[in-house]
Amino acid sequence: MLTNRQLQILQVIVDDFIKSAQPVGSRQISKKKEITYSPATIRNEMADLEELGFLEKTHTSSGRVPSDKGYRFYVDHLLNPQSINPQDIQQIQSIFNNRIVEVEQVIRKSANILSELTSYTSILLGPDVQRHRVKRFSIVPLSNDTAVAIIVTNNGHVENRMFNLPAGFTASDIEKMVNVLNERLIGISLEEIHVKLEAEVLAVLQQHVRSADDFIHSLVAATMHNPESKIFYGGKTNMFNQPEFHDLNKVRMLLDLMETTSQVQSLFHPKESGIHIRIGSENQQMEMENCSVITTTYSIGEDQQGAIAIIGPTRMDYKRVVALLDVMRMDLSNALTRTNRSD
Amino acid sequence: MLTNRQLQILQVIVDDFIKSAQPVGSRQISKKKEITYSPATIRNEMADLEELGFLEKTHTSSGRVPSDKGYRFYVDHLLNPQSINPQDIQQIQSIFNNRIVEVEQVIRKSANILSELTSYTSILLGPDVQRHRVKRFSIVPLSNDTAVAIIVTNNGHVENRMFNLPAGFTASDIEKMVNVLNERLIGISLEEIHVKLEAEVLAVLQQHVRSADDFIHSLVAATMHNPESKIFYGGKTNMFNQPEFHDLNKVRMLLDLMETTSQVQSLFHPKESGIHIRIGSENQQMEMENCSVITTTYSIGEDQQGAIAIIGPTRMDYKRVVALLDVMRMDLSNALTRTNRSD
DNA sequence: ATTAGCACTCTTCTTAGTTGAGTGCTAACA
DNA sequence: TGTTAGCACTCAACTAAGAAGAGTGCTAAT
Repeated sequence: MLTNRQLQILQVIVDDFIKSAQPVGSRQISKKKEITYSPATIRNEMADLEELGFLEKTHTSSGRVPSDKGYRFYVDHLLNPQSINPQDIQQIQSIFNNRIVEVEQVIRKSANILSELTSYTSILLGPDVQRHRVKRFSIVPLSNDTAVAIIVTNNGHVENRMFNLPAGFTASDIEKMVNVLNERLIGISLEEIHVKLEAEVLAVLQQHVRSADDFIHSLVAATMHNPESKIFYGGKTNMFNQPEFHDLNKVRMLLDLMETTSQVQSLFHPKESGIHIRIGSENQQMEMENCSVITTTYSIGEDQQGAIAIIGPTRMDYKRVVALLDVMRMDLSNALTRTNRSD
Repeated sequence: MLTNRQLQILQVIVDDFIKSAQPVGSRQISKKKEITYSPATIRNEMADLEELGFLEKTHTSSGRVPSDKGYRFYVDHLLNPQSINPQDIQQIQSIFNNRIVEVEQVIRKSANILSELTSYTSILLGPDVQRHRVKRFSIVPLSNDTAVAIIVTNNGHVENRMFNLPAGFTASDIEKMVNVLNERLIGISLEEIHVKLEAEVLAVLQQHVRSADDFIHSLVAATMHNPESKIFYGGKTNMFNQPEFHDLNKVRMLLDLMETTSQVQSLFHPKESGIHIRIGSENQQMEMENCSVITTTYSIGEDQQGAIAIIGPTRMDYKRVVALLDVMRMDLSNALTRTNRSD
């Protein structure tokens, strides 16, 4: 168990290092007004804190730097909540000023503002399209053998995919198809569609239309690889500002990681509510060993959910980011649930 | 007018510098087997070439480096066409192996392969959606006051936009609307839609439905800012490989530029056919003063056009990139015109 | 329990010297 | 007259040595 003095010193070191990015020395600490001990005392305490794994040295005679464990402790126990600047709040709310109908626009804007306010990189996950429900299904033929299938969901999202028509398929065949499909698919979530198609719908259609087999298979193939949640980025190059990323290789690896959808998606799991912080080596990806990721979720409509991630150096301004995310998630949720009530 | 010997020396210098990225000295040149003159002679010629503006020195006693003007001359007069490696051709053609219906997939793949083969950054512009023609127009109501408008084009592209319904608008109102709109809009290109809407369609509708005004205005607002051609990137971080981009600031500016849609679009103007090369300071953007851009176009269907750009350092392997783009544009055009015949 | 004092460590910055690749110019040569 | 060998000179890049400064750990005094 840490003594009060150790807590205080740890806090000062982390706070200071977050600001300055320079190893913190005993003399520097003792000059703070809330500190009443001499440098020598502080050195002793620091030696203890280092032994406990909360601090590290960059070389034998340098000042101290928080370890991942140190940040973890700081985040868990020393993070007295910060209130944010009214100007910043106003800037966040400016996203919602003009009455907007497009969810996508709002999220895009949010990503930009978040990266601007934090000076880190933000990633926003749009609603999980998989869980939208079919509102209307339609098919538009383009030529003799191709057509485009369109699914409108209850939230106004539109999915479309081209597919091949079986030979000799007529316009009236298509019409019959669409009618049956609409009867059977409305209200079904997108992730269930191809199951439903292959099981139930196929049987029904086979009685009405020839080549139903081919048609359905073609359709299933087209809807097979499911739409993923859209990803929006803000401030992709903000990390260039951070001294810890003055190394081209690190930056490159991070940027490449952000181009890889699967990697980005994996930043968000598990998608629980509340604010989650992963620090340095707590991340699975080794490209992220110098990064911290703060994630949270927001709601879209009644049952949809999106997610937010802020990526910065482990020397991140946790206080501020957590506070900002708190405001952002509330405002976003409110705005998107208000404008986007479904049915 | 340059002498033959000067031409030869200029060519050797550019070729060598493209390979090595190191200033080329007279001794080094004289060792090439195609060169029969002594270093001293070469030095004299180089001094002349420098005076003419084709070469530069990085410092008083360094070897020579091609200037932008030097590259320009090289590109215009010394670029004997190169044939590319069968393996590379095969890799390009692998894009089209599996029978694909989705244009977008093909383009995305092409971007990746191009960046891989060149080790530069590739940008591909999808078809100019503006010039697609309306195949079907439909409206799906979502709630009492919102609906989504959907336009399917002759190429199977789908545009959709949410918009507000006037108060008290009924399902049968919408049906009437859609009928009229389909009568009037089919065959119109997307860029003409809102003109057509406001002029012709509005007049017709006012006779049939109340609140037609509000409706049309809402619709116009939604379709107002026109869809831009989709942009696909390949190898965004490839420039990290080039020694000229070992400077964080340059890389950052370039990456930021590539996030700005308008800037990227402007790389492609004027969108003429053939292969165009812009070298260093020939680019408008000053972020690109160390870059060269090679652009070309490809066709999609009968009357659609897309564009390709390769961005690299001015010390780019022009020969190879030009050759690759030649193959790529042909193959892409063929593939997309074959699979995508409209109507 | 705290702190002043001190020897020691390590980074960072500066300075000076060395090496090597390259140049321009002059004079000799074919 | 065009070509080339020779030579003095320049500059970047590397190395080594020294000084400054911030910081530490330890010991002994308070």
